[in-house]
Amino acid sequence: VGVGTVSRVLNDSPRVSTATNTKVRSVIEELGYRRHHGARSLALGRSHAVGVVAPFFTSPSVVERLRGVAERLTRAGYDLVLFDVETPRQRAEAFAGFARPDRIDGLLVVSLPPTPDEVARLRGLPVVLVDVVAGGLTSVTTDDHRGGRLAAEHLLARGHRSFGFIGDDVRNAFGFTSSERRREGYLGALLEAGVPPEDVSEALGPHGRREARSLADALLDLEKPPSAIFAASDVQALGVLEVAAQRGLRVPDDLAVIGFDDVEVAAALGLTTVRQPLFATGARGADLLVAAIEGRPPAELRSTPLEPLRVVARRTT
Amino acid sequence: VGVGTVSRVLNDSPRVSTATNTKVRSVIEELGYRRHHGARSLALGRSHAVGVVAPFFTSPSVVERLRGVAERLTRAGYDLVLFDVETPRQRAEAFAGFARPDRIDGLLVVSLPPTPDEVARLRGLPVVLVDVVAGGLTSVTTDDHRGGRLAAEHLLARGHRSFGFIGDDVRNAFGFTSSERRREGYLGALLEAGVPPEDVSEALGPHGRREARSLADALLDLEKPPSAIFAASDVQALGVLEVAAQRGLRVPDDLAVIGFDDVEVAAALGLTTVRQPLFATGARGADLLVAAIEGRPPAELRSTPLEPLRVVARRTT
DNA sequence: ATGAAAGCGCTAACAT
DNA sequence: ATGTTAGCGCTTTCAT
Repeated sequence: VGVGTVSRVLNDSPRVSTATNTKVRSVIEELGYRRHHGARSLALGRSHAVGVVAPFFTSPSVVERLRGVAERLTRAGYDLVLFDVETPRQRAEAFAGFARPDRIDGLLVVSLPPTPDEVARLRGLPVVLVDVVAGGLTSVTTDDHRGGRLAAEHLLARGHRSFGFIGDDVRNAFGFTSSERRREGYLGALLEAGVPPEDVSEALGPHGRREARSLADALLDLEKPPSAIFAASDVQALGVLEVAAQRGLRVPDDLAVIGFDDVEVAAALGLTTVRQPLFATGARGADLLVAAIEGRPPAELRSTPLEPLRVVARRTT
Repeated sequence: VGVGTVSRVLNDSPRVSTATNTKVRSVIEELGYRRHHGARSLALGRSHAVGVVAPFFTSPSVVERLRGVAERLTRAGYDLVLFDVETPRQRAEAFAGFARPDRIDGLLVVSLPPTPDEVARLRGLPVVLVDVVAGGLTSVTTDDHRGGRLAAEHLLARGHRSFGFIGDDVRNAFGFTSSERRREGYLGALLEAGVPPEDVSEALGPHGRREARSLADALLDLEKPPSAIFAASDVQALGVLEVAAQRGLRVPDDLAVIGFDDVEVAAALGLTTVRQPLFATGARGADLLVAAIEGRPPAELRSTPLEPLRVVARRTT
């Protein structure tokens, strides 16, 4: 019983007789033999692992995307090696030390744009970006600009006349970009609709619920506070809602609030929000990455459209 | 320039002259050489990776634990290979195919108790359980029983006379156990305090916010509905809150609600809850696992106590 | 202090 | 169809 034959059996090679096949398999079963994953990787030159870099602290939208990623990766037979980025430094470490072809077969990055330098260093490693675009890398994004417009149109239809926006600072430490695109769509639609610029205010800052509270306070302390606020994410909308409650503002009568993402808490709170496919973009990103790793054309994957953005109207507008 | 010497340099061996050391290092730098992770693992017989099995769908408490795990694992130089369990079948797959010594150096399991059979199969692989105990494996748990008591005492102190409990079914598909321990503590404290059994009701079912709504409905449809409900997790408490709002019940006047975990949404909603260390238990679990893998004594790690459970009183009680 | 060589467990090319 | 052998890139004896 030669080692080569055993390998062939394990790899379903056609060049093996049915007799020995069953024999080998039964012995394998009997001995409880399992082939060594690492040794196989070394011989094959592929690790069968995919690196995933994601900013966990922005949960729960990132988590929802991760679920999509995990599902597809598992199905395709790849290990998911997670790198959580909570600080700018970790972001850099992820690209410098973690994103190496000898450790992983491919890299999936959520929300964090690599610098041109980092993109260059990634050469040779299949990479897919989710929720962000950079350096010509493959990426999966939703139409954030349009999402912003949808929010504006919804608020306009509700009869609002003064508008606020709360989102991530353009030059934030992590390079988050979706907030900015949503802002542009929102403001663009408002202005096109004839809303005078002085009736549109905005407050930008670091991401987070607590941080959003300060931003909301700033907006509501304005001489002409907005009657409606669009927050670039549900997490931030949550902060706005807190401030409203704290100030005794009735929602939506005194202040309307619309968020973005439609994570579970939005449904629980009755928060009106722009729903985007979270799980699906993660899944799509993973599919594209696996296709790239295995040299398959991504065409078919692109053909199935992602669920379009839409406003889910609930009780806060 | 022999290959052995390079290896020694890379491993900071003392048996290498300062001259060649610097020389080799500079050449390495110049060539941008990186040693192959997988090959190293094969030679060393260790993968430098830790498997983490977790039920993601129970977010956000699991996610918070994962952040703690990720932080420590990264710091200790281990890759975190994630296996998301969303179905009972995936749970079994995780233990059968994923938890193998050739793929990972150790396994960390969150909330999911392995069966005795699975425990047996895990022999030889360092394993640490978080939020669950099983088969004599090392585990990190908080005192759920006491947490239940704390909830009861808090409600009692608020003057309540009829009590409800909402939690996971004892025989749930994943084997979650913390809910049951919380229930026991809660009921025990209530009965000890002289609350007649007929003033204590409970509804058990699958985990989840939507599922919790049905359970809450069941309790509130009772002939003698409770004036206070303890939910075994904040996610479930959220469902109770929804039902209360839907029925026009004022919280906390008509119905008081207390949850468990103190995840971010609890703070955002003003939900009274029993706070437990989430990040810290994940971190502790990771530390213990790394210690076990590296053959270090876990004693010192155990000595620093985890933050004790406590009720965070907010606006729902 | 350094070079040479064996071996980690596997796959794949080559023989038979 | 099956056995044999040469690597995959590293660490680690064993010589020198």
